[in-house]
Amino acid sequence: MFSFSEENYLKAIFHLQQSFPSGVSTNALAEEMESKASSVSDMVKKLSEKKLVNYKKYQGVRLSESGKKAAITVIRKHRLWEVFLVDKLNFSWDEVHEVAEQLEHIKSEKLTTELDRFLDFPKRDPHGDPIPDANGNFGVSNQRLLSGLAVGSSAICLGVKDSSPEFLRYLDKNNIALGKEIKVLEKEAFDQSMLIQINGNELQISHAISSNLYIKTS
Amino acid sequence: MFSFSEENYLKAIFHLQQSFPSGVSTNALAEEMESKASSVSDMVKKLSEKKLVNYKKYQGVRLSESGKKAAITVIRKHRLWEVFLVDKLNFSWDEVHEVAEQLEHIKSEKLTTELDRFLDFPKRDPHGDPIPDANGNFGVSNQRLLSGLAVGSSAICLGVKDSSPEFLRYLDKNNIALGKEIKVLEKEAFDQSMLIQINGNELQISHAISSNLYIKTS
DNA sequence: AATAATTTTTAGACAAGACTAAAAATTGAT
DNA sequence: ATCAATTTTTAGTCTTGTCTAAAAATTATT
Repeated sequence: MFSFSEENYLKAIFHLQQSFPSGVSTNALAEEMESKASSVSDMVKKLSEKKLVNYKKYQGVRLSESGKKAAITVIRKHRLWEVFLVDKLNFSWDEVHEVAEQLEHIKSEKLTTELDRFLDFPKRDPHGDPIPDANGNFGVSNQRLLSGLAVGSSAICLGVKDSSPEFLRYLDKNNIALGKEIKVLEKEAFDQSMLIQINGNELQISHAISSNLYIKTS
Repeated sequence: MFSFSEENYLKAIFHLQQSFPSGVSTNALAEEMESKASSVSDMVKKLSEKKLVNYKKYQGVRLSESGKKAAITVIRKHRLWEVFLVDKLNFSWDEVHEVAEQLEHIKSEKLTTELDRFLDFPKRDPHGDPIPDANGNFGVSNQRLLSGLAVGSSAICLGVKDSSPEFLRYLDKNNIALGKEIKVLEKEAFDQSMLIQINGNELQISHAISSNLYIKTS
C-alpha cells in the first residue's frame, strides 16, 4: 500500500492542516518531519502523483480525500496501539509514542479491527486524543482549553494538547489525570497563571500548563 | 539496531542452520529469502562486516554468537505475536504468519517483555514451535515426528513442522489440533501411510502428513 | 588432469528516500 | 516597481537493498 515514509508524511500533513487549513507550507512540513525542505519537496511531488495530496508548486499541500483517509487510518492505528500499550502492557502515557510510531505502520485490516474490539472500542487514547472509528469519523469533541475557563467554573480534564514526555511527567507528578475535576479558583491577570483546585488540593499552574490541557465543562 | 532486511536474513540463516550446521550456502539462502544469489552475497558481506555471521568466500555462512542472539530475539518476538494474534485477536493459526512477519521487527525491549507477561509466558506458539525466553533459551523439546511412531503407540500432538496455510487448514478440517492424543493403528509398508485414531475416530493419513506433525510420547 | 557444470562473487544499474548546494520563484520593504 | 530576503524547487550525490549479466571459483565428470 503505502511506505512508512509516505504514511508519516500524510500524518504530518493531516496534523498541520488543523493549523493551516489553506495549505501546508514546505518549510512547516520539513520542521514537523525533522527533515529538509528539499526532501519534503521530493516527497510531496511523489504524493501528488499518487493523488494523495493536492499540490501546485510554491502553493503548499492539502490532503486529497484518499490522502485524508489514509492519514486517518494511520492515526487510528497509532492511537489504538497507545491504548493497548497503556491498558494491557503497563506502559505509562509518556512512554507509548515511540513504540506506537512503529506499530502504526503494520498492515492488516483484521489486526486493526480486532485490536479495536479487544480494547472494547475506546473513544480516546491515553492522552485524551479522539480515536477515529473504522469509517474515519472522530466523533464530535466539544473540548476547550483549561486556560479559557472562567474563575469559579469547574470542568473535567479531557486530554492534553502537547503530549511531550516532559509535560506528561509534570502532570503525573502533580496528580493531574484525565477524567479528574478541576476548579479554577483564581486567575492572575499579569501572567495568566491560575490557582486551581484538584484532588481536594490547591495548585498554582502557569499559562503554559493551562493552555495545554483540554477540558469539558460538565 | 538492525534493519528489517538484516533481521530477516539472520532469521533465515538461523532456520537453515538446523539443516546445514556446517554452513549455509548462498543459493540455499537465496531460495529461503526468495531473492537472488547476488543479493544474498552482498548482504552476507555486510552481515560479516558487522560480525553477525562468520563467512569466508565460497564457504557458506554461520551465525556468530551475536548474530544468533539477534536471530533468536526476532524469532521470540515473532512467536509471541503469533500467540497474541490467536489468543487475543481471534486470528486462526493459518492467518498469523504474515502479520507476525511485520510485528517481529518492532523495536522495544519493554514491549517484548510485557507482551510475554501479558500472554502469561507461553512456551509454544500456535503451531507448536517453542518460544525462546528472554535469555534466548528454547527449553528442551523431546519432540519426534508422528511418522516415526510405532504401531500401537499413543502420543500427544505437539506441533507442526510445515506450517503452510494449506497444511494447517487440512489439520483444522480433520480436527487435528495441538494437545490431542493420537494412536497409530496401522502402518502401510508400501507408501508409509498410516491409520490413526484421534477424537475417537479413525483417520487415514499419508506419509506427507505424518512426517509434518511433531508428537511427544506421554 | 582437463574440461564441463554449477555455484558464488563482482560489476554496474536501479529505486526509494534523504541530503547539500545552487537556482528559481515568491514575498516584503523601501 | 525594484531590490532584498525568504521560500521552494531542482540538480546532483549518497545509502540501502535489490537486480541482471558477466566473471571467477569450486565441484563434478570423464
